Amino acid sequence: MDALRSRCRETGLKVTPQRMAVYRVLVESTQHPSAEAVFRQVRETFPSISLDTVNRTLLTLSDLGAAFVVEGSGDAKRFDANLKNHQHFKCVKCKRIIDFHHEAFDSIDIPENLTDRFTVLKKTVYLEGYCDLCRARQK
Amino acid sequence: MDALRSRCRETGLKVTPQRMAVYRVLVESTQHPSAEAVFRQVRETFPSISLDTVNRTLLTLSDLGAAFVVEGSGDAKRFDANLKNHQHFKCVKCKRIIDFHHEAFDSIDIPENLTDRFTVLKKTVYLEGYCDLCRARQK
DNA sequence: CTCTGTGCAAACACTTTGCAGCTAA
DNA sequence: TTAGCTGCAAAGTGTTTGCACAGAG
Repeated sequence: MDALRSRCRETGLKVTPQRMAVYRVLVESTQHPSAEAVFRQVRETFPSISLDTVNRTLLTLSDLGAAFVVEGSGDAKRFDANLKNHQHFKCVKCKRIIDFHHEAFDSIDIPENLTDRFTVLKKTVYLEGYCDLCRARQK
Repeated sequence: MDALRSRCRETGLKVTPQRMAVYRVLVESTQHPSAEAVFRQVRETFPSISLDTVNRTLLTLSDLGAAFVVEGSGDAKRFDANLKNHQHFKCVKCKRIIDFHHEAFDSIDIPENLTDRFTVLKKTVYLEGYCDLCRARQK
């Protein structure tokens, strides 16, 4: 909680009760909640907050690096018919998804305590960051 | 193309020109297109097709295992404030996201030809399949 | 006092659903 | 012939934007 407070001060963002309330709920949750879920939870202690604020705050927290959007959630569905082993790099700026293939990633081993509990249909290495084009554009 | 044709016959699905057209576009694309993008492309050779059909066809292809959904679920964004190293398993049935932590996955090495081109902000191993609860429910 | 943040409402983007007519098998 | 598929329209879900007021710094 204090970490966020100082992070805001550094960045010139205001420390508002709404922001704190949203952050508290998110930190205390282990459920990877949607904005809607955070909203319901926050409203119990902060009835006047709006869903928009929760949405905006969650995005702000992501920008700060205090939280992140779970890979594979949100945005429009994207399809792929390439069934060969490959991995994806996604540019957080332009949303472009770039295939790459690194042999070592094809054969990663999943621990037994997972395969015991779950039926794993797909395993992949996922990277996120700035692509070459966006990196050039920024500086 | 023929693979799909026989896959359909096996499963009792009809081989319609729309299905073939959508599949052709998807196979020929290396862009991980959205339904909208596939639609625009298909319409060039099949002007009467509707976006709904493209959407439904893409989902059918996923069910068949002839394609799959990458990055973006069309559902709500999910947030996570857990900054400690961990990985995600997502149940494709109930959409639950389950954290796990496997030491070996923390230290995967990204090949140099990638770090040269891209700024990698996040790297993780991502698993998908059926969770314990859904697996029990199905059988 | 100033300028960011908030709440509200409307707009927007994407997906899903219901239904009537069509078509592959 | 008939079960499944398509196209259309409407509704549903989630996100974004514009604006006036409130509150943190």
